[in-house]
Amino acid sequence: MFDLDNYLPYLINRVGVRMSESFSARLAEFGISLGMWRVLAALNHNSDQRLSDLARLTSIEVSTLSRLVGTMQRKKLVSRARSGQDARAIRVELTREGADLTRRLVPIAQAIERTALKAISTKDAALLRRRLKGMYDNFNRP
Amino acid sequence: MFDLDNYLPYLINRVGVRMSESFSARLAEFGISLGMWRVLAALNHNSDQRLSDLARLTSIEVSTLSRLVGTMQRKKLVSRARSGQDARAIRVELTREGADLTRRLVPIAQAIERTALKAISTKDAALLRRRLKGMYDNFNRP
DNA sequence: TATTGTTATACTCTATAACTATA
DNA sequence: TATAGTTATAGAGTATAACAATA
Repeated sequence: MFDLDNYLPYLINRVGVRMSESFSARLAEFGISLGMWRVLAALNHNSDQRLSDLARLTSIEVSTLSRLVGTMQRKKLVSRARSGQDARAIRVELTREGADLTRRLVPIAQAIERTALKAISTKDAALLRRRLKGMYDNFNRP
Repeated sequence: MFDLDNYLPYLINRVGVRMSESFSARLAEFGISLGMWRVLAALNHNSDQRLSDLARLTSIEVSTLSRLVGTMQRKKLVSRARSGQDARAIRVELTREGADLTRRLVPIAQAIERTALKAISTKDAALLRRRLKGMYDNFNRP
């Protein structure tokens, strides 16, 4: 038999969708999309990344990301420049405005996480994170 | 500070995307999409559902689902009929072919889950499921 | 009046491939 | 030849609203 109620991909998908809806609604007040937040968060984590690194870190497809970064550049949130080491690559960076916006969004992102983790112990939360990382690694691409 | 490496929405999103890519590639061999699998699995779980119930169970938006079910009906995987109790509602059911296809897909779905849970104990897997359900409920809609 | 489902529109994302510019 | 990124196209998703049928 197949028990949907306990099927892990199902459980992960539905919580991901719910959380995205919730977060997107908050981000809309700032005029940005969830994809843009992902780019901001990734650049806040590692400043000055190549586009392909950014794609891996955000789980956003490269061609989608190329256009998304273009939109964010027009909004003055990020800047693009050719890499010195490899003139094929593009280095993407947060602008001052992008960094400021990110700083204002972090508390909202943390509130989403707190909502998710409500009534979950620190220990269980740590286990959850480890398991989610492990699961991700199990699906590593060829 | 904001630690992306341990940010739960990030961890959930990336494993969800990876798993979806992996599963979608397998489903393509059968000529169906991940969304269609979700509909099949939901109907396998509860036969004879209203479209709005199906939308909740699959996390697929109603207007998207309406068209998706139309496509699946043309593929002879599901049938649609007006409800007896409430003539506004549509009852969606698996056809014989839809049920047969679902039966063949279940082992593939289970293989995806096994890959995800590789090297995770039964006990930890059970905890993981409980926590993911709890997180989903924390985001319940108004 | 409210609810269920369908359809239309505009926008976004994915997949794919063609293209450029470098390596 | 291969890689990094851009752009075009088609297909599928979301968001929203208008609509028909029924409650």
